[in-house]
Amino acid sequence: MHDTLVSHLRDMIIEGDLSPGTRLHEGQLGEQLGVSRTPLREAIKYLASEGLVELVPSRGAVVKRFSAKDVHDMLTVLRTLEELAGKLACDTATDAGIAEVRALHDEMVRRYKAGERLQYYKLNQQIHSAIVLLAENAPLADMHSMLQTRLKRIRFIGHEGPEKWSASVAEHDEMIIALEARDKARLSEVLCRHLTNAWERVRASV
Amino acid sequence: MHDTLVSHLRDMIIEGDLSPGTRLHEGQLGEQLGVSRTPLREAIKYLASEGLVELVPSRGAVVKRFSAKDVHDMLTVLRTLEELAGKLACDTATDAGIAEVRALHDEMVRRYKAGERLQYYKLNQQIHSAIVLLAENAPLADMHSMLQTRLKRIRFIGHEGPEKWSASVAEHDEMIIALEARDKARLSEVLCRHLTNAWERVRASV
DNA sequence: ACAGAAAATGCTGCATACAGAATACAAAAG
DNA sequence: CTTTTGTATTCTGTATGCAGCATTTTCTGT
Repeated sequence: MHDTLVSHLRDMIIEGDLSPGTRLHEGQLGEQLGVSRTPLREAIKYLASEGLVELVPSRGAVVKRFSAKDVHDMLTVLRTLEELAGKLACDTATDAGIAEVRALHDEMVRRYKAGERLQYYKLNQQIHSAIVLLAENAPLADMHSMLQTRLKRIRFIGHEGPEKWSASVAEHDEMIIALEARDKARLSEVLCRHLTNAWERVRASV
Repeated sequence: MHDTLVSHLRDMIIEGDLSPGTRLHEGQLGEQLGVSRTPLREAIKYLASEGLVELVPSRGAVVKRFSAKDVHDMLTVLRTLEELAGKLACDTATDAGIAEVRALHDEMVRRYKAGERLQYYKLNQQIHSAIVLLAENAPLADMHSMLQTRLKRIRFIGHEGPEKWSASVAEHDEMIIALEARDKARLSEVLCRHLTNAWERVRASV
């Protein structure tokens, strides 16, 4: 149950049901979710350690608010982590693993052409996560997923224009090609560029 | 109180009072620390998100056990993060900030010459943290401190020989010089080498 | 004597109850 | 009219009680 509760709260924060700065009322929120305060408190503490909420002593928890610098800083770290993941993945990944990423990529391109923004967005995230998983480095995956979770909220809000969108797809194309060639240098270079551009794309909305 | 409890448990895990694989008995441990189960449970959940303990459904929490690969993986990520921190710090750090690191470094060398291993070790960690802080990137500092905390337990156990010790000090010397020169490339190169060697140094003890 | 099953013990997980602290509101004084 | 102080309400923080599950031990049957 703990896991489901944590996931539920995470989703509520990411999807904006709990907007930044909102105080997490234990009584009210617990009743709303149909659980007692005890497990709810534990879940909140967990999320606090993940950096999604902030604990204010004797005043409870509030949904953390991110400044533009925070987002930039997160993307900087994310970029570095993904560059590393890319390099490692070129060595450690199995052909089957790479094929799976390719499948995700093709599916994503289909969604892009169909204009299904939400599905595209989710597959996009999945691809990045998948590449990190190919590196077979658990701590790396942990850190990456933490940052990605924190950023999800931002990207959910940030609605990029179509011209930026196509550029992003083009970069993804390069990525998958570099990965299939197991070209470390090229893959990490593309990832670096991709995430540097990602900042430009979301910049306006923060 | 929450913070002090979390810190206390962290220290107990790092210092080996709670060795890997140990089950965290809520009743017993709570009585030992003089607190009730409720705040203790919350602290444990917090530490679970930090990756120090593992939650087993309906069987409580156990202190996480790290394999040699885990340690290697952590050091790989740590290396990447510190390389990034070094590069950023060369740009963002104030002269006063660099001077503080220099002071820590000099103090560390004194402790090294005096053979005070524990103090040396703590200052060593402090220096790495200080450099990361100079980068003024909160998420980066978060990730770094998490990994460093997880590794503390290992390094606490790993007693390196004196010949490796002096090599480490020499690398630190290079580090501080590169930092004072604000030489990005050199600093990140030294940090990379330093942490690659760190793996060799602790390799035997895991 | 050994194996299987059932009961008992001990632990986690959840709910609830109680105490302390902070805040908001109201009333009185300057 | 504004400010300050006192009180009441609400929410956090902690403790305790109860139910469910896992493990271990014991009892019974072969």
